[in-house]
Amino acid sequence: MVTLKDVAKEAGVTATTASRALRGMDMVTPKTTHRVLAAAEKLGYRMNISAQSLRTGKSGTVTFLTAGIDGAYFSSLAMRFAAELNRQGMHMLIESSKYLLDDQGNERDMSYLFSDGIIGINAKHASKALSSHPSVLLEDYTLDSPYDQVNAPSQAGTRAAIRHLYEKGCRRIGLVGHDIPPESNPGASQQVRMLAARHECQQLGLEFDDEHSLISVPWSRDGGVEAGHRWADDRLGFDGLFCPSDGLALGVLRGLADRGVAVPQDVAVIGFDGIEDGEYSVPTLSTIAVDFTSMAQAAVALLTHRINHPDEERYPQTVTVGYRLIERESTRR
Amino acid sequence: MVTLKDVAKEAGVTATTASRALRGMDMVTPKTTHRVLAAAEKLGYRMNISAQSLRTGKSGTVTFLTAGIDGAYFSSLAMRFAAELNRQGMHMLIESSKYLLDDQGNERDMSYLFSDGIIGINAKHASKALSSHPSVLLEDYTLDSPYDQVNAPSQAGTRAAIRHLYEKGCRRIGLVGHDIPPESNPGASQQVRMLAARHECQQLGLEFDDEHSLISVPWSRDGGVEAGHRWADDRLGFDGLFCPSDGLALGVLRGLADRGVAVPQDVAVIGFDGIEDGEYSVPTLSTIAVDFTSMAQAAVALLTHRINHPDEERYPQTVTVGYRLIERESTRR
DNA sequence: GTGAAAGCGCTAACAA
DNA sequence: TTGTTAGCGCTTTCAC
Repeated sequence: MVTLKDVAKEAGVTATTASRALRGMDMVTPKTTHRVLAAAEKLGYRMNISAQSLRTGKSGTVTFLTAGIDGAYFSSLAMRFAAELNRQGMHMLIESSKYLLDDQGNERDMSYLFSDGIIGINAKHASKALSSHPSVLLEDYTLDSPYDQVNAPSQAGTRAAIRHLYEKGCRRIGLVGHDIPPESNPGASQQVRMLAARHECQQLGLEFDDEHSLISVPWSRDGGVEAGHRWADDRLGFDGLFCPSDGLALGVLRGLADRGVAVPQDVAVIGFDGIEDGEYSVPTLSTIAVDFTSMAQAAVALLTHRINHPDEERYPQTVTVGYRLIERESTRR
Repeated sequence: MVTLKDVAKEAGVTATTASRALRGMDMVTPKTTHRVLAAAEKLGYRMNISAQSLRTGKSGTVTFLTAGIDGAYFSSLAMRFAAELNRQGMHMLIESSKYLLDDQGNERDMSYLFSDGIIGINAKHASKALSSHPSVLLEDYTLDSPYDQVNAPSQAGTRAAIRHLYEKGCRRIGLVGHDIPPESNPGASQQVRMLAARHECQQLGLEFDDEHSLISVPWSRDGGVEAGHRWADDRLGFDGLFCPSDGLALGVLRGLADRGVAVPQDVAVIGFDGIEDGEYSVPTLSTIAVDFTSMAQAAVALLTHRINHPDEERYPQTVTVGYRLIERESTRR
C-alpha cells in the first residue's frame, strides 16, 4: 500500500507538504504542488480515508437511515440523496434501522460514529443514533422536534388534490388509507394527509362522514388493490378517490381493473408523491408530484451546515418543499 | 467524546481489555466483560470506526458502485444488497460512478480506499476503483474477467421466455431493444438476452429475420412506449413480444394501451427481471423473475471471502442465479 | 513555504 | 487472563 510518506519521498518533500499539496492549500508553491501530484499519480496513491477521518473527525459520509428500505418511494428517495451528496463531494451510507436493533429490541448502533450526519426517514426508534449526530428528519411532522426537518407539502398538496377532484365534478370523495398508523409507522405523513383531506372536503361543503368516507386498508400497493376491490364489491359509490401515496393509488387502479371498473369514468383517482411509475400505468395516474430534488438539496444543505458549525445553536428548522399537480388520465374527464 | 480509554477507566481495566470485552473475545472473564459492557452503556460509548478501521485495515463497508443510479431496477437491486450486507453486519456505501469522473473524464476516486470491497454494476469505466479492491461485478458477462461475477440467468431465462410465448401460440415473435449497446452501456445483459432470444427463435423453427424481427428502441420505459406505438402504427404484425427488461415491457404495455391494442389477445408480452411493478400493471406482466435475493447473497459471499482471504489466489468465479417464469395476464390466453 | 513532532482512537504483538 | 508498548496514515500545531 502506498502511503502519503511514499508520495512525499518520491516528490522530495515531507509528508506534511505532500498532504498540503494534495489538498490544494495555496501556501504550497505551485511547483511543489505539481511535483507532489505527479508523484501521487505515478505511484497510484489513494488516500486512506480512515486515517484522515480519525485525524480530522470528519468522514465525508452521511448515513441515510430508514426503517423499511423497500419500495419505489424509498428507493427513489434514497437515490436522490445519494446523487445530491455525491454532487457535494460526500458519500452516502445506507442503513436500515431494523438491522440496528438486536434480538431484545435494543439499539446496537456503535457503528454509527463513522458518518458525519444522518438523514432519517421513519427512523424514530433509532434515537441514539439520531441524537448523537447532526441529523435531519424527512417527513416527520413532529412539532417542536429537536431536529431539522424537511417535509413534503402534505397539507397544501392534499388540499390541491381534493380540490382537483372537486373541479372534476366529484362530489362523493373517498379517502384510501387508515387513520391509526400501523405499528411500523410509515404514518406521520399519512396522518397529516388524511387529516388535510378530511378538512378540505368539509371546507368544500362535501358530505363527509368519518366512518363511511374512508376505505381503511394498509398503506401499501396491496392495500390499494384491496381498496379497489371494496369500492366495487361493497358498492361504495365514491366518484373520486384520494390516495395519500402513489403506491396506494397504483394498487387502487389495479384493484379497480380487476373488477372492470373504468377510471376515470366510473371513479376518478389521484395519488400523491409523483413517482415515475404513474406515468406509465394504465390509466396514467394524476398525482401531486413532490419536489424530491429540492428535498434532497434542502436536507443536505441543512445537514452540512450543522456538520460544519457544530457549535452554532441554531433552532431546529423545518423546510417544506413545493409540489406540482400533474393531471393525467386517472382524473381527466 | 467518550473513548475506549474512558470506558476502560470506568470499568477499572485497560483499554486493551475493554477492547477485547467489547468485541466479545472469550479470553476475557465473563465478569470483566460484564463490567466493561456496563461501563460502556453507562457512558454512552460509541466506537470510533475510523480508528478501528485505520488500525485493522478493515472498515466493514462495501461500496455499491453503479453508473446510473435511477430506476426501479437499480434501486431495488441496491436495496437488496444493503439488506444483505446489513444482515452480515456490514454497511453499504452507494456511489454513482458518474460522480467519480472529473471534468476531463479522469477517474478521481481517492475516496475509495475506505471501503473493503466493491460490488459493481455497469461500472466498467471505474477500473481504478475496481482493480484496487476486492470486487464483484454484477451482470457483466465478460469472459475471462479478472473479477468474480454474479449474473442473472440471461440465457436460460430468455430461452424460457421465448418458449413460453411459443407455447402460448405465438409464431411471429418480436424482440424489443437494440443490438448495438448505447454508449452508456447498460448493455451487456441486454446483448446476451437479445442473442439468446434470436437463437431460441431459430431453434423453434420460427421465421426470424435480423432486420424485421427487432423493434429497435432505447433500453428504457420510454423506449418501450415507443415500441408499443410502432407495433400498432407500423402494423408490425408480431403476435408475441419479448422484452429483455421489465421496464421496457411496462413501457410497451403503456404504448400499446395508447393505441387501444389488447394484451394478450392482439399480442402477448413478456418481460425480464421480475420487479414488483409487474404485479400491479394493467394487464399484469408475465416475466422471468430473477432471484435477486440469491444474487445479493452470492455476491456478498464472494466478496467477503476475498476480503477475508486477500492472499488466496482463487480464480475468478461466476455465479449464475436461478429464475422463475411467472405467467400473468400479459401472456395468459 | 516547508519541516518536525505529536497525537487522533483503536488493536496486535508481546510480556507478565 | 490482563497489561504494556507500539503504531496504523494522516493533519495540525509550532518552529524555522
